[in-house]
Amino acid sequence: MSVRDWLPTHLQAAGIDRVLAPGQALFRLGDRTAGIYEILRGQVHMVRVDASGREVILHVAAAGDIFAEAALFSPTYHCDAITRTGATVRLYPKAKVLDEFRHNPQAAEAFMAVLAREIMSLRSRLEQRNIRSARERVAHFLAVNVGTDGRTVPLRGTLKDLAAELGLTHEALYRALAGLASDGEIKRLKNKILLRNS
Amino acid sequence: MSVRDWLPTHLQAAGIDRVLAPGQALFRLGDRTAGIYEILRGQVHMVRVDASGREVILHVAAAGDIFAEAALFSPTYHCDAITRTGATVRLYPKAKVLDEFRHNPQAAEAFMAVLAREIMSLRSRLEQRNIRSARERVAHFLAVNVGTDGRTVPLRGTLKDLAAELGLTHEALYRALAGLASDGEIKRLKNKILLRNS
DNA sequence: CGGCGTTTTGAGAGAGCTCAACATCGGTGG
DNA sequence: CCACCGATGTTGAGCTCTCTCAAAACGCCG
Repeated sequence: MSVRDWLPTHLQAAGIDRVLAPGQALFRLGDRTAGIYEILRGQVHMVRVDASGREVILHVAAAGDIFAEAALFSPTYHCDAITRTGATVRLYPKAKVLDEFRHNPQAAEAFMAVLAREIMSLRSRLEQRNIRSARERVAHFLAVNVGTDGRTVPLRGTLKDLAAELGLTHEALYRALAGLASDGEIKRLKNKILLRNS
Repeated sequence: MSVRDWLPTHLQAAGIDRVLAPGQALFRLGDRTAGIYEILRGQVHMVRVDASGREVILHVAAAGDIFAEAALFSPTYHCDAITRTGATVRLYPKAKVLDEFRHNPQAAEAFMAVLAREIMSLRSRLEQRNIRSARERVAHFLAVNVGTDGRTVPLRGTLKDLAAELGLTHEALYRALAGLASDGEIKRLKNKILLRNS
């Protein structure tokens, strides 16, 4: 779900791009909130530093993601946002976004819908992590992400990316896929997986 | 964050209670959406049945939770909601809620804030699950849930409940806590944990 | 006191992680 | 066209850590 699908056009135009060098902070805990961000390139880590000085990762946002939504409803940020890889982000200023929502109920509703869907997706991924077995976890992913035809699961990135999303090492994912395939439960094609359990 | 904290009073009054027997379905995939639900008692499982007939758990909502938020923005439900234990739920009718949001931007904003905070919390819990080590995972939980004083972590339910939330067996959690305590990193008190890393 | 659920500790096994080696694919440049 | 290179994909072997099963101590409440 891209910003282009739900954010009103003139708000999209209000986006302010910013290029971050590796290691640079986008914002720090306690900073006044500027708005919500879209990542165009790279990764941004949301981290909090605990009492003993260690970094606690709250979230890693990647290209295409929206993050810091809660900043709209808080005067200050509650964590640091740092990029290790370097990144390009686009800021949608808080005042303009909130003003739009206040005067355009349709826009507000569209945003609520995006948030609600994100929650659904996150809850499902969290439930997935309750499954220990690599094979069963992969099966859960396939069942949840199957297309409307009930048989094909599109694969977006690399298998290594998928392994990270599933919370598995890439080796474990390869073995699980190989096992499912050799048992005839799936068929692997380029950029998609075909379910064979009828 | 209870419904009482953000839902307008007259909408709270519009809530319709419903008692579900064990095994009873609240709604099924494809049903017309009625609204959002609050759980007063028991648990409700959101499940999807895959092509081979197995149930795929998408989420387990417990007492106090709000669920099916996305129903507000969809004509039909996208999964089944079933209770195994029996449950009491309260329905806030879709039409009334949406109508309120359209005419009361403050209410809409409050709902967006609730959704945004839920997303933050879910992302953080998901990141937590990326940590393999029981001890480190517990440390992550403590760091994220530390109070404003930076030293005490309140414990809501039993340790068994906490173990489930952390995705650990209760034995693993006990051992991790015992290890942290014996190393002087934490001090265990009744219903709270004191961090000692200065 | 007796019963039940939580908390705690012990021992063993299994599954995924780690480390390692190799194959494969796509792009680059000579 | 082919050699090279890096990243992805794949398979193997051993190890560690959590899970599982088991048993006992503890606290709470009727």
